[in-house]
Amino acid sequence: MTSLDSALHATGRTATGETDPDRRAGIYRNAARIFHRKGYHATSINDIAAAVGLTKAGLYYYIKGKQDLLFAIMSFAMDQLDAQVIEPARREQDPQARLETIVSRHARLITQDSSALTILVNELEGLLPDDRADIIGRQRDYVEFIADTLAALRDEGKVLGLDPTIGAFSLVGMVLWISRWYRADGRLDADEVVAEVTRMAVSAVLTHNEGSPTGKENRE
Amino acid sequence: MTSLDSALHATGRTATGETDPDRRAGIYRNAARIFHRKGYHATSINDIAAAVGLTKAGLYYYIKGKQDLLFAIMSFAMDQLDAQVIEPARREQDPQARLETIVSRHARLITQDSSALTILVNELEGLLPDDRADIIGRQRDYVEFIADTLAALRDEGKVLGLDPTIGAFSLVGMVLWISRWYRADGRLDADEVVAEVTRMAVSAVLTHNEGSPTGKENRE
DNA sequence: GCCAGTCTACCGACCGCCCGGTAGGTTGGC
DNA sequence: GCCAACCTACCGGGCGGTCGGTAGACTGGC
Repeated sequence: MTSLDSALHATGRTATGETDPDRRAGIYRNAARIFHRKGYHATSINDIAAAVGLTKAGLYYYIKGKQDLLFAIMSFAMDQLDAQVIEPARREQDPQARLETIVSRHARLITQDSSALTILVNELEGLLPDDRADIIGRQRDYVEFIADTLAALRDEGKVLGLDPTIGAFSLVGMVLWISRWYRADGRLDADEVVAEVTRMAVSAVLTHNEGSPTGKENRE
Repeated sequence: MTSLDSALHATGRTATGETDPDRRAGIYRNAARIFHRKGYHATSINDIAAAVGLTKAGLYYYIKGKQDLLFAIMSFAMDQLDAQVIEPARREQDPQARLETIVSRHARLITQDSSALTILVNELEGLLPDDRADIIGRQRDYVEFIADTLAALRDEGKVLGLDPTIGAFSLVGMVLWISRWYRADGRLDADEVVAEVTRMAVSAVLTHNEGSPTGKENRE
């Protein structure tokens, strides 16, 4: 049950009592889609209301405000990243396997639905300071998690002389950029893109004058 | 076109000679800075006017409108990319040297001043359709140039099984992302970042069971 | 040496529009 | 009858952009 509605607990409830969770999920999903396409500031509350078949006032029955909507979407995306990328990766003991898990799972998420994940990185400026601090903190944790993984690879001798921070940022940039060029109806299919990007990411950081002795080398 | 900006190149000459080119350059520079920091839509004409010590009406003596301002900045960034990255790379005959030139020069530009180059990729939806088509076309040419370079490397046998398009996009993403995390006053200095990112980019695409036979290996 | 005319470089005031958000209903299913 | 689920109507404000004006520097004619 992956719905944007799960992010609702972050902003609390609206007016009174129980509201239809499906309806609310649809609102968040549509808002994410439109924010993604036009950008947060260029999107009006009316745009979102129209997309879900409501008037502006009707929409406000479900949401607290535009900025809360944005924060809820970004929190949801961050939750997605935690659950689908970070946690699975954390369960991998081997650093290289962990790195591959991070990149391939993150890339996979983006090919599936990039809206919320892209908003997460592009619309930080639209948040209130406290909310922004929250999201930026979680993003920083993610990058540090990757940097730690690269540091572990370095300690294993599989990486030579690479600054883990630069490495982590670079890999993140590579993966996030997918949302800019990947189209589900394009020439390349998602599996291929995920595999290729993962391969590039691993190649980019590994020391490359030996074969990989990991036993985790089942590609190519 | 008229506003395609003799103003931004302004170290001296103006095509028409009607207005002070220094003043105009300052306006574009400030606008780029603020667009970069707050985003195009979140920036008001008043913000820019205030930053250059003018009223809104005074500012309109120099500019045609907000969207023209954006287009001029993005055209300038694209010109910069052409002159500082693409042209120098085109003069390199060896594909690997060419790739290294592209990545390192692009990365270098971003560490020097990322405003215009970042706006170039983040604010496309703020443009009028014709302007957007213009910029997107030039950006596509850039990516194709990189893809062609990767294809040439593949023909040399230095790259195995990599899709040139995915490779090109991934490298671009890696480089562009620098503007998000690099700070001139941070722990890492520009030389280090440029060198490291270039090294990662090359590693990411090269087949990695041999040393580089290019004779172009003058790092580390 | 002076003044009329001209031009650049601005400003205060204003316009119409649309924005996020709200007050106060109305409706329909239980 | 109640309450979730909407609506119409409206508000203050900020937006991009325009208009009419003007201070002051710079000409050229006499």
